[in-house]
Amino acid sequence: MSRDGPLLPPPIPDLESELCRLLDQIPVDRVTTYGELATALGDRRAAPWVARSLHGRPTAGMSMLEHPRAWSVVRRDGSLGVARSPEPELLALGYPAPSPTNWLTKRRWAEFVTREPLRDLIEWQDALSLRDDQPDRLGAVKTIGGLDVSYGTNLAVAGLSIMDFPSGECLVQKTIARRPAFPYIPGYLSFRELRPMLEAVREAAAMGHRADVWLVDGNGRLHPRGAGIATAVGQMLRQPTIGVAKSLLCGRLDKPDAKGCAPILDREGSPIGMMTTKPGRKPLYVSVGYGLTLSRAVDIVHSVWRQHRLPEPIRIADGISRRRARLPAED
DNA sequence: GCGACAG
DNA sequence: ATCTTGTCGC
Ligand SMILES: [Mg+2]
Repeated sequence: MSRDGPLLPPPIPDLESELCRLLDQIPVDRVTTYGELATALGDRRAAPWVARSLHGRPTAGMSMLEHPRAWSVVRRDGSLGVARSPEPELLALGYPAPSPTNWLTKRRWAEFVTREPLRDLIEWQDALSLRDDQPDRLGAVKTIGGLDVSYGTNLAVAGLSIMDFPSGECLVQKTIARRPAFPYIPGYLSFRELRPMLEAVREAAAMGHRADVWLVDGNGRLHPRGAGIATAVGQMLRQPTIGVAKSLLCGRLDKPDAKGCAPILDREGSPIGMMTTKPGRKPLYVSVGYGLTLSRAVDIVHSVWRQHRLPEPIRIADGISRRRARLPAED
């Protein structure tokens, strides 16, 4: 009996059809809010995604969800977004008299029957969560990998690089293209990018290429549930990983040291990451993914952080994945 | 109740 | 993340 926790990615729910099943339930003379729909999906933090899906600008990579009840969703204060004028169906229900807020109070409905699919994903992350400091299962580092994902129209391209250390020679470059299976929602990045990353790693491994430690574009322990994508990659591979993010997802900055580096603390005051910086460079947010200590992670990032914004293995992965994602023939 | 929000 | 040209500055 294994007590090592899950080693497989979870089943990925089709969030768009889950959202449609919720919209189907709204009585014809009632309306709901983006936040209520997100809550019914399992996490109110998905509200911006709901809003973009129903009424967002048709940007590249994101299709607008066409549903006959899309008009039945408004903001929690009763207002509509910018660039949205009241649909005929809303006007037929008297919107917005006497005021949007007042009108919403009378029409609001949220008695959804739902499995809350995001809750399953939360549970999966909770099972991976790094409650304690990781033991250092990393010996001498001879190779450092980088993982990133770029996007085109209905296309996700994972990029992988492996650099020899300390020479800096790039030993491996690989990309794989897939269909995006899940949207970007803060806190749920792993369900969008984990699969492509793992498949790239496995293809490289099948050709005899491996890395001692992987730098993952995103966070590890620096995550609302202590289990970002770097943790997911590390736990699935049972290999040391480091999360490297370009902006802060959560946590609060402690006092910076003389070099401008600052620990990142959770609500209890425990360190969950480190903001690192170099003169004239935007900071990076480093966290443990799996299998090493935070100070070791920071040392490794600094050892491959040269003149560019990103540490070299991730910069290469970013470059090759982006180039392929923009290739017209890939559509 | 408000705001914050990796890629 | 992506859509997008030139431009300001080390
Ligand atoms: Mg990325």
